[in-house]
Formats: sequence, C-alpha cells, structure tokens
Amino acid sequence: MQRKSTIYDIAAKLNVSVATVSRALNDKPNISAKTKKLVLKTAAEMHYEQNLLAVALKSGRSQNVGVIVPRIDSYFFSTVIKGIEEALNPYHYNVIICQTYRDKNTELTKIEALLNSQVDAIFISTSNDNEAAYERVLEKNVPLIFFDRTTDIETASSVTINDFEGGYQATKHLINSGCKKIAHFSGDQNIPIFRERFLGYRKALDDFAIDYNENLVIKTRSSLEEGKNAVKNLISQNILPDAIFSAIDYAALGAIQELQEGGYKIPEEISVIGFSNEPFTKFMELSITTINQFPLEMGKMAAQIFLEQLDSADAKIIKKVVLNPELILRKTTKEISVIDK
Amino acid sequence: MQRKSTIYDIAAKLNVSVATVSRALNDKPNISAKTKKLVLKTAAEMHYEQNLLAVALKSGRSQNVGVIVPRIDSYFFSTVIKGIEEALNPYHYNVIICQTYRDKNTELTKIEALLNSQVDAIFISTSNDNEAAYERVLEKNVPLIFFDRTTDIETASSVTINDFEGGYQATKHLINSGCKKIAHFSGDQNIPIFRERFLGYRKALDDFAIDYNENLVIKTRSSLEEGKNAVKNLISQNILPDAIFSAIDYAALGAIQELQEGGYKIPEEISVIGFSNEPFTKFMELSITTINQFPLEMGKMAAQIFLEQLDSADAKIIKKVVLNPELILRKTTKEISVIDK
DNA sequence: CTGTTAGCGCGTTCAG
DNA sequence: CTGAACGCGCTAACAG
Repeated sequence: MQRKSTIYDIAAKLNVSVATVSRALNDKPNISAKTKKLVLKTAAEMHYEQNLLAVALKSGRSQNVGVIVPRIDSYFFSTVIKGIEEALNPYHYNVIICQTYRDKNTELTKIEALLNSQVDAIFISTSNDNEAAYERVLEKNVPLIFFDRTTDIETASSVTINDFEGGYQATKHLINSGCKKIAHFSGDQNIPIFRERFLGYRKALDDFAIDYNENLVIKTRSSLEEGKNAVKNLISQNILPDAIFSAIDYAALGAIQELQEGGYKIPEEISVIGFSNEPFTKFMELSITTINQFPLEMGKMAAQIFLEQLDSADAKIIKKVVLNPELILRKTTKEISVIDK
Repeated sequence: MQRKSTIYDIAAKLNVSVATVSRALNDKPNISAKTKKLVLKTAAEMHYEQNLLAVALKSGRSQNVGVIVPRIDSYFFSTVIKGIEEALNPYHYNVIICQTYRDKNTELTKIEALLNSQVDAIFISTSNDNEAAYERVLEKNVPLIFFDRTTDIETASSVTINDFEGGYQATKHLINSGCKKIAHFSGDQNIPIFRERFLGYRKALDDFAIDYNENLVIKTRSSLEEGKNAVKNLISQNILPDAIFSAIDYAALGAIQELQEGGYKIPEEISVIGFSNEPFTKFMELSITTINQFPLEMGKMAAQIFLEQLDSADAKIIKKVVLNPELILRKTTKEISVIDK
C-alpha cells in the first residue's frame, strides 16, 4: 500500500518549509501566489490529504460530536439524529452515536468514552439522572445539550416538547368531540415526560369540569401488549370509557386492536389518541390520531444551540427551548362537536 | 474551568517521568508495584483522563469507524447501524454516521471526510458506484465493507441478502397458495437488488410453468402512492391479477389500501406480499406478508468481518457474505394449498 | 514572503 | 526498574 503523504513529504519535494506548505493548504496570508499555486498543485499530485487527527490534537477541537440515545432503531430517535446530522453537516462535524438501552451505567460509560474522544459537544436523551457525570462534562467546558428528556441542571441547554400541553390538547380534543369518560394510559410516572402528559390530562379534565377517576388511569409501558391488557383491565372492571388518551402510540395501537376484537366501533363508541406520531399511526387502515413531537426540528434546534454556543466564545449561553406539540387528527377520534373555547 | 490534566501534570506532581506514568496507566511491565500503585492513585485524584486523540495520532488508529447510508430515519438502516454499534461496542469503537440521500457527490464527500478523520473502517450501503473512491479507500488500507447493496469490486468485503432468493420465495409462496396471475411491483431495475428480486420472480414463474406477462410488471418507487397508482393502472387495463408481489413494502401497503377501497377481498381475491418487513407491516389490522432482510444480523456480520480483518494483520481476507432472506407469513396471503415441492 | 521551532498529549525506543 | 528524547502530523509564534 502507499503510505499517506504528509506536509513534510510535499515540503521536501519542493524544498520549502512545512510552514509554507501549511499556509498554502490552509489559504493563509503571507505567501506568494506563485508558491501557493505550486504547493497546491503538487499536493494534489501526491494525493495529499489532511490528517484531521493531527489538526484536532493541535487545535483541541475534534470536529466530532456525540449523540447518546436509548436506542437508535426507533423512529423518534433516528429522526432527531437525522436533524442533528443535517444541521451540523455544513460545519463539517461528524456525529458519533451511542446507545444506552436506558441503562444508567452504560450511559455513564458512554459519556466518559465521548469525553476521552474529545468530542466538541454531547447531545443526550436521558432518563437516568447521571447528574455527577453531566456536571463533569460541563466542567470540562464541553457543551451538553439535552433533548427529549432533560434534568434539573441549570447550566445545560435543552430542547424538549411541552408534554403537559400535549396531554392537555389531546384530552381537550376528546372532550370537545363529545367524550365524557376518558381513560389515560400513562407511562412510568417517575419519568418526567410521562408525568407531564398525565398532568396535562388532569388539567383538561379540571378545566372542563370532568371528575377525575383514578381507576381510569392505567400505567402501561411502550408495547402493544400493554395496551391490550389495559383495555382488558377496563373491561373486566366494567368501566369501559368512551375515550382513551394513551401517552404511548404502541399502547394506543394495542388498545385499538383489542377494542376491535371486542367488536367496539372506533371512534363512534370509543375514541383513541396516541402520542409520538410513530410512522405506523399514519399507515393503519384506521389511522391513529396522535401528537407530533417534531423530532426533526428538535434535532436541528439542538444543533443550532450548540453552534450558537460556539460563536459566543466563552460567554456560554444556556437555552431551554420548549417546542409546542401538535395534535394530528386522524380516524380514531370524532369530529369536534363543541365550539372550541 | 479546570484544565484537563495530562500525564505531564501527574509526572510533575510525583517527580517521576512521563514514561513511568504511561507505563503505570497502561499496565505495562518494567515498573515496580509500588510506584504503579502511587501513579494510579494520584491519577484518579487528579481526575486524569486519557486523550484518545493523542493516542490515535500516535498509534495511527482512531478507534472510529464510519457508516454511510442513504438516510438514517429508516427502520432498515437504523437497525443495521444498531447491529454494527452493538458488535463493535465491546471493542471500544465509536461509530460515525453519514447520510447521503442517495446523492453521488455527497457520498463522495462523506468518504473523503471519513478518510481525513482517519477512521479505521468504512461501512457503506451505496447505490452510486463511486468506484474510484472505493479504490482509494482500499489503497489506503482502510477496510471497506459493503452492506445491503454492493459493487463489483473484488477486493472489498460485503454482506448482502440473497434478493433473488427473496423474490423467488415470495413468488413461489403465492403460486403454492393457488395464485396463477401474479403481478410484480418492481423498484428501479437499474439497481441490482431490485433487479435480483425481479429475476427471482421470473425464475419462480418459469419453474412452475406460469407464463410471464410483462404487463403485470410495474415499476414503482418506495412510496404508498406508487403502490396505489400501480393498482389503478392494472384495473384500468382490466388485467387485475390474483396476487401481487411488491419488491417494496410501502408500495404493497398502497396496493392493499387501493384494493380495499375498491372492495376487493384480501387475500381471498387478491394476495399481496411485500419486501423488507418494515415495522408497520406487522402492526396493520391486516398484517402484511413480507420478506425479512435481517438488518440487525447484517450489521453484526459486517462488524464481524471488520474485526476479523483486524486480527489477520495485513493478510486481508475478503468475505462476501450472502444472508438468506426469510418469508414471514401474515394475513395478506392465503394458506398453502399445494404440497410444497 | 519564508523558515525554524515549539508544542498538542501520548507511547516507545534506547540508555542507564 | 526508571528517565530522556523522539515522533505521530499539524499549526502558529517568532525570526529573518
């Protein structure tokens, strides 16, 4: 194989110094047009390519950023990553992806690994509260940007959606379309985003003077099965509602399937709203009403914050961006029958 | 902020040389247990962390690999990447992702960028034939592993699925379940994988003595709309078949929706098979029969090949792995009515 | 306008 | 067992 050529090789060949070569290659001043042209020409001939590793070591900037997510094979996360990649691409950043599977220790390991790799920023969707590690990242002055889920750290930027508002909008729509007994399939209430969706649900009930019934709130994890079980649960208790707001699309799908098997008409007898706008919600014969979390925009926004922090030198600006979710009306809910207040 | 501590800092503090520190940190021989312990202790106290950039520059290995895909927000690609990440994780490699949007020039740019970043390997799913660039990668002795789609380059490894076999299996199943007039929604026939699927379809027809009718082959791109249009096309020509083998899941879905709107019974009147096992195919009320391409395994296998090449030092071994696809039977096809030959 | 040289942080000969 | 010194490839400060 042919060894990679360096600026020394081309300097030797031309009998000039490496500084001159560097100047020519990097379009720096203080060099005659003639020698510059010559350097550029022979560099091309020798198939010279800059070793970014050396540049990184010298400059202290690796032009790599790390993105930490639970998993990458999910529409939401891969789309956020897409957004980050697209926004950072013009600035020649590479994005390194890390999966944690929601494991606290794995998350910790990945953060350390990225730090060791000298990434210029870390984007993270966490549910693990590795506060100490986040502080360490910040201490080293590498920008830390939370997305989707965030923590209480004041000094880190974040991009999230207003989950409370999402829960509120979903519930309000069900009420406005005539539903009066609304169940909620909640995620793990220890996780802030699910807590917020639940609180939005509560608030909407309050605002429209509908009594809260805790028996109608069922904790479900992100799976089709849990949605089915939740419906079975309601049926067995003989408290089937006229609407379900599921904080998780997959659980909404399970609920719909279970209801259809039971012969219930959707949305006439029971309306269903999911959350996240997973691709399948659009493709169903009975497409599912759900909440758009704008993952692409979320990724781009997060990248944008990082870029702004770069510009502002050391006066690091913290931004807490909260995106507004969007209710996407489809076939599992009825038309609005009440004037929107 | 506190500056990152280096081996010089800890050497100074202990009044030893950096060589000693390095030896202690890297568990090398020729060092007394006592000083080693001391170094390790103070390194921890000073929150020392290895700068992988320096290690990389020194060793010539960055511990980064690049993965180039058309887009990352697709189930297939994100799952392949997941497989690569999981397989390489234990060996402390980071994976850098690049998107090309199938643009030839973007692909070229990304390859160069990865090379400049000194990645230890490049994994790529291409449809662009940047042969010259691939050769350059190989010349620099960085392993190049194609997955999903490959080229004719002899000296690069690849992991693909047997698309011909996939097309054959799908068509054969339709025939065995009693279908006699089978349409094919093909992708772009200039792309090898689609060409192969088509050829598998042809071969199955031949093997079972069914006449080939080119009017039943319709070129569709990867979208729901194109599947709908293809069905409309067949109906308008009055040559509606009793089965459709679509080389693309999305087109299969479009076909199903159009057929259902037209009041046709699936699979009784018309069977449909897709290709790729996109997540939505499983979730539909009428779940879609399709072909599993084993993306996770594909990623892991590709990573495995890279690891093997590392072990074998310079005697680089080329591997061309072809995975066998799997027919996943669901509700859009009928039971087998004929003994499988 | 050009060349010399000193690091960036680390691993690794080679002496001792 | 330990230390001095070099080099990975590049940029930048300083001299000329």
